[in-house]
Amino acid sequence: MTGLATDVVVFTIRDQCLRVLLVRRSGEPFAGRWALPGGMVPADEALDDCANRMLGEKTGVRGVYLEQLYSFGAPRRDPRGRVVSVSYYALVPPERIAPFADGDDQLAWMPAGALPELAFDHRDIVELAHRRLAAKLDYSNIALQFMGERFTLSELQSVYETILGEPLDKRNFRKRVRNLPCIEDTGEWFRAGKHRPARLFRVTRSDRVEIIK
Amino acid sequence: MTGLATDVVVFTIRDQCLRVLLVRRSGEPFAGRWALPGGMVPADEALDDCANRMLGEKTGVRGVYLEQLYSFGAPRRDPRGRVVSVSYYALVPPERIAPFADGDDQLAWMPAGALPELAFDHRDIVELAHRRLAAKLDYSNIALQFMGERFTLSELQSVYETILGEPLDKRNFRKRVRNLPCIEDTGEWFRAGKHRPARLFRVTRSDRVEIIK
DNA sequence: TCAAAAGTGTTGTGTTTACACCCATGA
DNA sequence: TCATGGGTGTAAACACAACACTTTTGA
Repeated sequence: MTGLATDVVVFTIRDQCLRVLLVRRSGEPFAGRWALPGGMVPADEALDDCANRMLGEKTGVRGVYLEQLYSFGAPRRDPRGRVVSVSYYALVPPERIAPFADGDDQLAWMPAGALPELAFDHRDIVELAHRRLAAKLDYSNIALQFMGERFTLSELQSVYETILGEPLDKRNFRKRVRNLPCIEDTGEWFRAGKHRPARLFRVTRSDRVEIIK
Repeated sequence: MTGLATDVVVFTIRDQCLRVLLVRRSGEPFAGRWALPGGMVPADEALDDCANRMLGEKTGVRGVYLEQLYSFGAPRRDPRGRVVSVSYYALVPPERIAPFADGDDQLAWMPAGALPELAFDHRDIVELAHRRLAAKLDYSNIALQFMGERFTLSELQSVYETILGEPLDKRNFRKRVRNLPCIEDTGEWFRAGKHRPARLFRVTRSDRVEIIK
């Protein structure tokens, strides 16, 4: 008989940096190492529900974008015995993240591009999730999942650039994105710093992820 | 503790029809119903290896394209208890399929578009696999996995049309496909019927699936 | 000579890229 | 008035879609 777990790559963006939520392991194996939030799937829980629950327990967040990624099942990936991990990835707008309890050094949001050594095969899982996310930027509106209630186009562009790791042309970006039916101008302005205010946009109706083009 | 299975959607194309390999179940549950080839994953076997083995046992074929599809884990998907299925799909050129033993009515290649009622949630699995395959036609050279040693462009076009379920423009199709670096003209001709012979092409070097465009 | 499938180019339309300057604001 | 990021349009290159006739063969 084999064990079944889910592990969740929870992404957010902060300081122009794509970050992944990590949990420090207290027990063996890999005690003290950083790992993805996850755990065994109870016999009566659906996989999606389990992943959602893991996410909620660590972040306090519910209802964000969550998608199954891949199942990892190398026989020795867990030194204790056979455990298959059904991995997921989730996208959380930074506003929705509760600050950690003071002095909690068991949880951290680490840059996806500069992770410490992780437990199990969790680095592979993060890399796969990052590639999937980057690929989806091209043909879906998935990036909107990182945006809060209202946002400026520069903020949105910064999200794209952060995930893709490359700069985009401002005019072309705005042309593309302003034609999306799923975002609309609120008519409001965002003032910040000593420069011209920026228009605020919002995601219309369904903030569902859709294939575009 | 939960059970772990793999199920494989084995596709081929025959008679201008996308077909799926089905196995008639002998035991409960769903005795007598058609189901995908699959079974429990032994504790010491990698998921990919297991899927490959299932494929080999039913078709005698090895080394064909095989990709993990999705993991299905609804708690009641198997009436006996919790069984998570890690599903795969495979593509087999029709030439490589051994004919079934005479009178074997336990195996069948059924049209993907007209399946009988299947055991478990296998219909969902087939539908997802079909959608994934159709999507990949657009941005990869995956269709070449159905082709034999040598093939004509008309045959290749027919594969596309069969999977997509719609006709394609002959000239545009040939323009696109002849520019692919992964296929080359053999210089040979294929004569069939009372009409002009067709050029034979082959897949060059790596017959690996690649993202194009 | 006929039927059947193989083969072949051009034109228009829309999409994508490259690119540089003015605007509104607060200090 | 200066520094800062916000905001805007156009032209060239390219990709994609539509479209019809000629060629080779075997019967």
